[in-house]
Amino acid sequence: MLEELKLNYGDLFEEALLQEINYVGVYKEVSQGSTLIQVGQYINLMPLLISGAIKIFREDKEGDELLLYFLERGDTCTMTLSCCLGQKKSEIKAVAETDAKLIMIPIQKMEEWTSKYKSWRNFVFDSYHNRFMEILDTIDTIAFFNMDKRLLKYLKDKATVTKDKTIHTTHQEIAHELHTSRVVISRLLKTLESDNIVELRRNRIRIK
Amino acid sequence: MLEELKLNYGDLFEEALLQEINYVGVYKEVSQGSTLIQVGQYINLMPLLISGAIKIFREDKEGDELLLYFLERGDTCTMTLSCCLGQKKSEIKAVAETDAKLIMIPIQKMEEWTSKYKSWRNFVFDSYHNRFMEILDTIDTIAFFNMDKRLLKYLKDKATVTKDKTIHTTHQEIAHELHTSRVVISRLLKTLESDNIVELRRNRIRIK
DNA sequence: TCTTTTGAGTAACAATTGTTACTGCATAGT
DNA sequence: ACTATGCAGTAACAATTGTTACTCAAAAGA
Repeated sequence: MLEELKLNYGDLFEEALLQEINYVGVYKEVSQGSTLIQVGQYINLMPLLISGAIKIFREDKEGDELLLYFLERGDTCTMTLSCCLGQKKSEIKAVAETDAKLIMIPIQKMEEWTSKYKSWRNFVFDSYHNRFMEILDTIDTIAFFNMDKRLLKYLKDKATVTKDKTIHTTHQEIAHELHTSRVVISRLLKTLESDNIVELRRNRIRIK
Repeated sequence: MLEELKLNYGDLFEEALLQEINYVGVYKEVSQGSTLIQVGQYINLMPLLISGAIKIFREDKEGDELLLYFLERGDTCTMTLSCCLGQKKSEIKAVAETDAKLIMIPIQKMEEWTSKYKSWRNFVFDSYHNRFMEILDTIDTIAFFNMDKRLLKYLKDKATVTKDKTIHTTHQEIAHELHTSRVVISRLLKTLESDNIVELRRNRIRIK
């Protein structure tokens, strides 16, 4: 685990902290599609992402969903941070977008490291900042873009995090993640296809 | 200033920290409508809100706006926090919704206090958490509600922060803050009036 | 292979939101 | 009092998004 840790967080954390993470952290692999955090759940482990991608959703009582953003290598889940510290319930849902490797850290260490390591403090604050920026970007997209542009952004983001220009998913799932209906997505995808921007197959969308 | 400080932050911060804030903080009064932070601006002072309300906007290059949330007594601006620490530009605009009193703190102290005072650390993390919750709430509203409900929520929120059931503003301004057009707001307000939920006068909306 | 299930294409229509254009009225300024 | 300005009401229409219903084809299961 130490090598993976150094590879991904080596220039972020000081040596002593890396050793501590290596000592208390638990290595974990999750497979694509598995749910890491549910809305309403209490959290006592904080994840450091080593590889793969995690998607973060907002979900309301009626089961309506909305994709907020993706986490990638070197990221951590800010919601987890603030949940940990405040002993609050999660307000978001986290699902593995791809197979992923994580290091899980007990929340007790968080507080301790925050006063002990400057690099940890910076990491936590940077994470908050980055997540804040991501969520502002999401708000921009929802508030200022129409569905056609939102869809295109979604496809591009997805291609980026999966490192694959071909997206393997259904129209229904896209509709759910963008909180609209399947028919709307099919319609807009058809337009994108006739504009020669994508290529459509069953369960597959290729971005040109 | 010390009394105001103790009144609003007394049970949050330890005595020594209160003294430090009192020593380095600058008391400031701003009047309704004045802009505190512009998009793209660098920030070197962090505000603690003593009284009044501040509204926080997202703004894009075309001048499109969107109200994100209000800050009230006991709040601080998280964007400022992360800007300060990262020496980054502001991504939001802050405008005084009412006359307000603030204590401005030089950013150099932030880092120092974060390692020195547990209460400060908790305050900062709580602020991040609260702002995160607010912005998630905003996302819910934009993503899951139609304009009629968004408008109603806007009116209620505004009534809450100004402590006045009568809202003094124009349809044009509401439209701008919700990122829609004046005609749409006028239309929806008329519906709310005929449903006996509000009472309309020029420059004035009373919630029943 | 045959059947069932699931994904996608499409049309037709409804609802919501955006746009333009025009009106009258209240208020501020002279 | 008179005028200019800005605010609000309204109609008519366009564009976008949501909904229902149906069809066909691909994949999965038996």
